[in-house]
Amino acid sequence: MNKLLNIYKSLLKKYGPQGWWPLLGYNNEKIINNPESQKGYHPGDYSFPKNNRQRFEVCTGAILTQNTAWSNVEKALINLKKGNLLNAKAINEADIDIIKECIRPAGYFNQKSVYLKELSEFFISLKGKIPERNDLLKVKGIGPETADSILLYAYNQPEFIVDNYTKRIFSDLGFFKNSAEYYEVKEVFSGKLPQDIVIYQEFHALIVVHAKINYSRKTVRQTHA
DNA sequence: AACCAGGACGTGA
DNA sequence: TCACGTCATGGT
Repeated sequence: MNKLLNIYKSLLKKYGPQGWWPLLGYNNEKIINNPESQKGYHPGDYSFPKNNRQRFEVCTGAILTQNTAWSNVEKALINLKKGNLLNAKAINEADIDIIKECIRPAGYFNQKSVYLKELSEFFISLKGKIPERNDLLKVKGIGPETADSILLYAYNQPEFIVDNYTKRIFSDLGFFKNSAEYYEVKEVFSGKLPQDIVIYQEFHALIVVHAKINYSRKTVRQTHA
């Protein structure tokens, strides 16, 4: 009866739990020297992040992955970690040119280096508290989707994430108009799904994974051509 | 060799 | 408010 929940269940059955958000060195700290060995996903384990350091890593990744392939973000995160820069205090104090060099593979490094500076200052000001969504949105570089990514994956708050894939797929399925804006789409999901962190986390990951496999822009154009 | 990726900001109308 | 240009690297 619940269409969205049924779609979620079939995606989960098809692809399995995705183990988002990936964290460097989750299984093996040697990931730093061997990026191909272990991508940091932790399927079925929802006990992350385990500490403030991993929380900040999620926030950093959320900014770096804006309009950017995760494979490129991973390179940037590894560079930061190698330079002992994958924590708020270090980024806050570091020369911005050093940060630019580390995150270069993730693209937009001039903008994102500023965003990471802003993020680290905000993160420090939190002093371990859970951020308010409105305060996150005041940070330059954090928009609606990034704010929800941070809240859902770094702080386990029940905020459904709406990305372009979500809009494309579910507007085609008739859940809302393709012109629907962020909060309209978000309300459809959070209104019809149980307020379950696991479902929110897995559903978003599953949508991305499913879309990457058979719902790319090319596929859409071919379908509509 | 174009095209796209787990968006957000700045600008002008 | 709204549509559009800009940002940048690495995969196909």
